[in-house]
Amino acid sequence: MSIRVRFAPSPTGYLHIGAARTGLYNWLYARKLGGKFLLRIEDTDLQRSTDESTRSILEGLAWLGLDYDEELVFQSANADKHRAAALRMLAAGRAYRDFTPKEERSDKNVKQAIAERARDRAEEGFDMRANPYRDLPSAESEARAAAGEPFAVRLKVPREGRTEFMDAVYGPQARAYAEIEDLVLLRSDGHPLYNLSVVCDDIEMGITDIIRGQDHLTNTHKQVLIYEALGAPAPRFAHLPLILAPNKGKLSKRKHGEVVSLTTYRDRGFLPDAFRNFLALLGWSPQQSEQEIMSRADLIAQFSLAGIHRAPAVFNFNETDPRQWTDQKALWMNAEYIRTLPLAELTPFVRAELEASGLWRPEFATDERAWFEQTVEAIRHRFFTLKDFSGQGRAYFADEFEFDEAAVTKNLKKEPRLKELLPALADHLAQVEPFNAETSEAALRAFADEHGVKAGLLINAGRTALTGQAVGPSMFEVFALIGRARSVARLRAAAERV
RNA sequence: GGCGCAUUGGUGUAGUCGGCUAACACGCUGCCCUCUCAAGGCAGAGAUCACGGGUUCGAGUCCCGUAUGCGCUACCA
Repeated sequence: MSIRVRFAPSPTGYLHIGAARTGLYNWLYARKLGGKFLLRIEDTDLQRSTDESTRSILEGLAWLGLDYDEELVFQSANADKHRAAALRMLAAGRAYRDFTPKEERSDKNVKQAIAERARDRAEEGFDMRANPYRDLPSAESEARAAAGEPFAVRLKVPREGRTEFMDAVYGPQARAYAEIEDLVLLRSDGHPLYNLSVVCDDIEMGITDIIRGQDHLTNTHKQVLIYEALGAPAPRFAHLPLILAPNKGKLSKRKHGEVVSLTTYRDRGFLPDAFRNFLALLGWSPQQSEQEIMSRADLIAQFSLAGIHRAPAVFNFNETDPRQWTDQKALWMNAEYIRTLPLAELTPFVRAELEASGLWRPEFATDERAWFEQTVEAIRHRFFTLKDFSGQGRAYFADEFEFDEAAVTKNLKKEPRLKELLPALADHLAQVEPFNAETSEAALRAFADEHGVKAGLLINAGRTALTGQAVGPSMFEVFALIGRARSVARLRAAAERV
C-alpha cells in the first residue's frame, strides 16, 4: 500500500516552528517514498480556532514549499462521523454512557489542577475502572438516555492487558491498561473529543504513517485502544523530539514572542530554502553524509525516519541581543544561501524586498537589468537577510539614504582635510573617461599621491560618502556601480558631513 | 504523586557489532588576504561523553540506580 501521511495543525494561532518542522518531516517522508502528503485543519475547538490562523498556516506551508495533495480537510466538518463512531463503540460494548454530572472547571491553572487531582487519586490507590456507570446494564443506560439525562461517552478500557506499538523513532512502546483512564470520547453536549476525532479522521483519510510531536507519545496508547475498539488496524507511528527554548523550557509565543512563528522568518527576510534547510536539521541529520547545506531535492533524497533523534533540540536565541534575535546558525545559513544561490534564483526575492520598501524601479527588470544583477552580485556577499538589500543596500538603489553614524565618525569626521579633499576628488573623478573600476582606481590613487594622503583615507571616506556605510564591496566596484554622476554628487555632498 | 521519554563542548549534531588520542557545523579567539567588512584560507580555545555503581582486558557505546529536564496524566488540542 502506498504511503499516506498527514499534517494536522490546530488553527489556534500562528504556525509554530515546531509544528512547521513536523509538517516538513511529513512532507519529506511522503515525497521521498512517492506517497501522499495530506493536510487537515483540526478546528474542533471552536472557541479558539480562527480563520486567520488557518490562513497563516496555509501561507506558512506555501512559503516553505510544502505542497499538499488532495483536498484540505477541516476536522469540524466530520463531527457527525465522529459521533457515529462513538455510538458504534457504544453499541458494540466498547464504550459506555457516563451519567456523572460534568465537573465545574476551575479555569485557573488547568495543568496544576490536573496534577493535583492525579496526585490525590494516586495516593488513595485510585482504580481507573471505578466509574459506577461502566457496568450499568444496557437497558438502564438506554432508558436514562431516552429520558433525556445528559451523559458523556467513555471508552471502556479493558481491566487486564497493555497496549503496544512500535515507534519508528523511540522504539517499542508499551503501557498497561491500568495506567489509562476510560477516556471521554463524546462530551455530554455531544461534541467529539480530540483522541476520537483524530483516529476517525486518520482512518477515513487512509493514513498509513503518523509522524507527530513527542508530546503525543502517551496519547498514542489511547488512540491505539480506539483503533482496536473501532476494529481498524493502527497505522505506523513516529514521534518527533520537541524543540525547546534556550532555557530548555517550552518554546511558546506567550513567553518568546515572534521568534517561534514561522511567518516571522518570511517577514524578516529569510529565504524559504534556507529556513527549510535549517529546520530540517533541528532534530534530524542525514545518515550517510556530513553535508549540511541541502536543497529541497537533497533533503528528499537523504531523509529517513532513522535519522531522527530522540533527544529534544534547543532553539538558540537571545532576546536581549538584536543580532541574535534568532538562532545564529539559522542566520548563518540564510547568509550562506544569499551569497551562494544562483543569481537568477535570488533576484526575485530581492525584487520583492525592494518593491515592499518602495525601492524597486521597473527599469531594473528591463534596460537596467544587467546593472541590477551586477549590483546584487556585488553586495549580497555580506548580507544576512533579504532586509539588508533595502537597509544597508539602500544607497545602491536610491539617492536618499541614511548615513550610519559610526561610519561617519570613523571615515569622515576623523580627518578634517576631507572637507576639501572630497570635493577636489569629485572634480578629479568627473574628468575620468571612461568611468569604471579600473580607471576610477587609477584616478583616485594618482589624486592621493598628488595630495600626499594615503589612498585608504579616500577609499574609506568614499565608501561612506557613496553608501552611508562603513563596510561594503571594493570602493572601485562601488564607483562603477553607482556611476560617475552620482558618485561625484555624493562625494561633494559628503563634505558637509566632515 | 504516577507513567513515559531524554541526557556527547555555549548551540545543532557524528560516533553501526564496546577499541576514542571523542569527529563535523554554527558561534568564539588569533593569523593570512586586504581599501573596510564579510567571504575564503590557516591555526586555536572549548567535552574527565549528567552523576554513581556494575559487566569487561577495555564503555560515550551494554546493565542497574540517582539527578535533572521535558511530555502525558481534561467532558483542551
